Amino acid sequence: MDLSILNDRQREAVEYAEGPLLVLAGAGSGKTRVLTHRIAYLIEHEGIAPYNILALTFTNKAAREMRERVNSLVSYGASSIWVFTFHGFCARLLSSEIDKLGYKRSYTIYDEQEQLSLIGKIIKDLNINDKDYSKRMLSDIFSKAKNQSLNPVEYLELTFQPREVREAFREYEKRLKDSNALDFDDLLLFTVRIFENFPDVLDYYRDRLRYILVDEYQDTNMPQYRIVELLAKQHRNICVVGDDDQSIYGWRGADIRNILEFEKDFPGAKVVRLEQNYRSTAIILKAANNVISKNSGRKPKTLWTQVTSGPPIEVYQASDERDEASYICSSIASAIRKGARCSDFAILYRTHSQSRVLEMYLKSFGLDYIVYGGISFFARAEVKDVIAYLKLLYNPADNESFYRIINTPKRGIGSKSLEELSENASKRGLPLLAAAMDPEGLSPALIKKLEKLTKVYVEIYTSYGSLPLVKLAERLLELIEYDAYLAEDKKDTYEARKESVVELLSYMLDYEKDFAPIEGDDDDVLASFLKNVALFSSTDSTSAESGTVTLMTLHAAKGLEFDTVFLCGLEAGLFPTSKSLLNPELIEEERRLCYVGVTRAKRRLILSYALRRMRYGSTESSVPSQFLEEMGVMKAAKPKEAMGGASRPYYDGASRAAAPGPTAPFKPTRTKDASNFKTGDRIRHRIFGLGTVASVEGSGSTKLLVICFDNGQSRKFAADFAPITGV
DNA sequence: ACACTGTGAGTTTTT
DNA sequence: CTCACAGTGT
Repeated sequence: MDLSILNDRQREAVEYAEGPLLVLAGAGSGKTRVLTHRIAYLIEHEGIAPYNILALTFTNKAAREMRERVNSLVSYGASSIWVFTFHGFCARLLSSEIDKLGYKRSYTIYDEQEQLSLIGKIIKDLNINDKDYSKRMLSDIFSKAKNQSLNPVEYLELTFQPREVREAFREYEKRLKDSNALDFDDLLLFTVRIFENFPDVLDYYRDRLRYILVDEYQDTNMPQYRIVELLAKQHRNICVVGDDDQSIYGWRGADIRNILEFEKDFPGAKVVRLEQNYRSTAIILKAANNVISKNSGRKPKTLWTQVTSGPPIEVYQASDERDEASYICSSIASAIRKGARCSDFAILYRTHSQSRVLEMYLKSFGLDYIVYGGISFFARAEVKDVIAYLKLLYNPADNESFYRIINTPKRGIGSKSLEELSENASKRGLPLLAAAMDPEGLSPALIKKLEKLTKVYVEIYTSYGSLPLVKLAERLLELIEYDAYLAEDKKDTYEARKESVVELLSYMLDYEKDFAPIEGDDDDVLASFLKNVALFSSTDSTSAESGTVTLMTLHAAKGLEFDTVFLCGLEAGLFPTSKSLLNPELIEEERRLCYVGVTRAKRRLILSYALRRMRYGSTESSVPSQFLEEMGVMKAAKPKEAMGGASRPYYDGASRAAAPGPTAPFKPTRTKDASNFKTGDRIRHRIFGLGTVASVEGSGSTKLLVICFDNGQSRKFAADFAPITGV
C-alpha cells in the first residue's frame, strides 16, 4: 500500500484511524481512493482484523468496486471484510435474526412491481376511490412514512393523512406480514427494530463491526442513519464520507441533515475537507460551482483544480429532440474520427424516456452504446414468472407470487375463482397456496382447476433440497409446460422470451457455481439467489463495457466520470422537473443533480436543450432550463425571447474564438428508396464506408438493416435514419 | 368465466 | 407510447 499517491488531506483522512471522522469530499476529490486506502491502512498498518470492518454503500456497483479496489490493496483477508449495500447488509442480518420479530427466516423481498400490485388489490378491496389515490401515490406515502421516521403509523397521524390512507397502510402491512414478505423499506426498519429491542444481537454486531465506513453519507435516510448510529455509538470508530452538494435522493427519504449534523451526533468528530478536484478542468468546475452556489445551507467548500486549460463548454439549441440526438451523435462521430473512443462519452438525461430517441440515432450512426437502467433483465415477464414459482417454493406464504403464477400458464382461473379461493383462505387463516393444496370447503370445479398447480408443487417439493438450483428450475419449467405456454400464448415474442429463460438458467448456473455460504449465514442457494435477485438493481445489470457510449440518468451517473459528457434536455419542466418548479427545496435538489451531472465531465461538457419536444404523443414547445443561466453558460433570455425560443446559446466567452460552431445538424433523409434496401445490396455508409446489406429485420419505421462492411465488421442500423446510400 | 380488443388516462429519479 | 379497465366475443 502506497500512501504517497495521496494528497495531504486525503492522507489525513486515511490515517485518522480511531474516533468519528467526517470526510467532506467534493466531486472528483478522490473519495473512493480515501475509503479504500483507509480500509487497507486499518488492516496493514493498524493491525485491525479484516472481519472487524464494515463498509456500507448505496449501490451494488459501488460495493463491488470497493471490494475490488480493496482487494488489490491489501495483502490478506480482503474477502472477510464486510462490504455491503445498506439493503444487502440488512437482508443478510435479517435472514438470521428476523424470527425475533415473528417472521419466518424464509422471508421474501417484494420489489416495486409487487408492492404496487399489492397496493392495487388493497385499493380495490377497501373501496378506495382510485381517482383520489393511485397505487403510486399510496406507495409514495407509505415509503415516505417508513423512510422518514422509525414509526410509520405515528408519522401518518402526525402528517394528518386521512383515515382511508391510514387504513390502507395498516392493511398493506398486514398483508405483507401474512405473506412473510418485506418491502425494501422494511429491510432497514426491521434491522433497526432488531437492534433496538434485542441488545444481545446489537452487542454481537457492535463487537464484530468495530470499524465502520459509510459511503455517500448525504444520502442516508432515517433508518439508515439509525443503523449506523446504533452500531457505532459505542466504539465510535465511524468514518462517513459524503458531499452535501450531491444529495439527490431526498425524494426517497434521504435526509441531508444527517451529514450536516454529523458533528453534533458524534461530538469531537474530526472533519476533513477534500477540495482538490482531480477530475475536471477549471472551466467545468467554474460552471459547477456557479450552479451549486445558488443553493442555501451548504457546507462551505470550494473545489479547485490544477488543470486550467481545456475546451470551452458548448451549448446546443436543438429544434427538437431528434435534432438534439443527431447533434450529439455527430459530435461523437466526429470526435471518434479524430481518435476518441466510444467509452469516452456519456449521455446523461433526467428521465429514462429520453433515451429512446438517442438510441435510435446512435444506432443509425453505427455507434455502440449501452443504456443503464431502463427495463432490467429481471423485470421481464418470463423471468419474473419463473422466479415467482421459485419464490413461492421457498416461501409458500408469498401470496403475491401466488397471484402471479396461478394462471400462468393459463389454467382457467380468473377473478371469480380467485375470489372464492382467497375467501376460503382468509377464513381458514391460510396462505393461498396452502388453501389450494388442502382444498377443504372449495367447490369441486375449483378444486379441479387448482389440481394442475397443486400437482406441480407436490412434485417440486420433493426435489427441493435434493436438486441443484438449475436442475430444480428446469424440472419446474417441465412440470408447468412453460415452453408450450410461451409457444402458444406468446407466439410473436416466443424466441426472445425463450432466450430470456435460457439466460436466466445460465445466470443461475453461474450463481450456483460461485455460491459459497458465508459464515453465520445459514441460507441455502435458493434463498441467497432470491435475495440477490430482489436487491439487484437495473443499473447493476450491465457491467461497464469498454468501447461503448454510456447512456444513463443523472442519478445513475453519480460516482462515475467520463472524458466527454453530454447533458441533454435542459428544459424547464423536464430538468428541473415540472414537479419541482414551485418548491424551492425540490429545485435545490434538482440543482444538486445538475451539479452532479456537470462534475461527471473530465474535459468536455456539452449542454443541450430542445425548443420543441415530444411528450406523450404530442409535441410541446419548451423553454431553456434556468440552470443554463445559473451555470453562466448562457445569457439571460429576455422574456419575449424565451417564448419565441430565440435566445442564443453561446460558447464560453473566455475562449470564444477557439470554439467551433455547432456542426450542421444531421437531418435524417428519407430518400425514396432509403428503406427499400434488400439483402445483398451494396451500400455506402457516411461513416463506415462501403458494405453489403446482410439482412433486413422488421418493417416500417422499425426496419433494421444489418450491414457487413468491407473491413469485416457488421453493424445494425435503423433503415429510415442511417446515413446510407446505394452504390 | 376468460380472453381479447379498443378507449382513456398518466409518466422522475431507485435500493 | 404504455398501462388499466370496460365492453364484447367465445
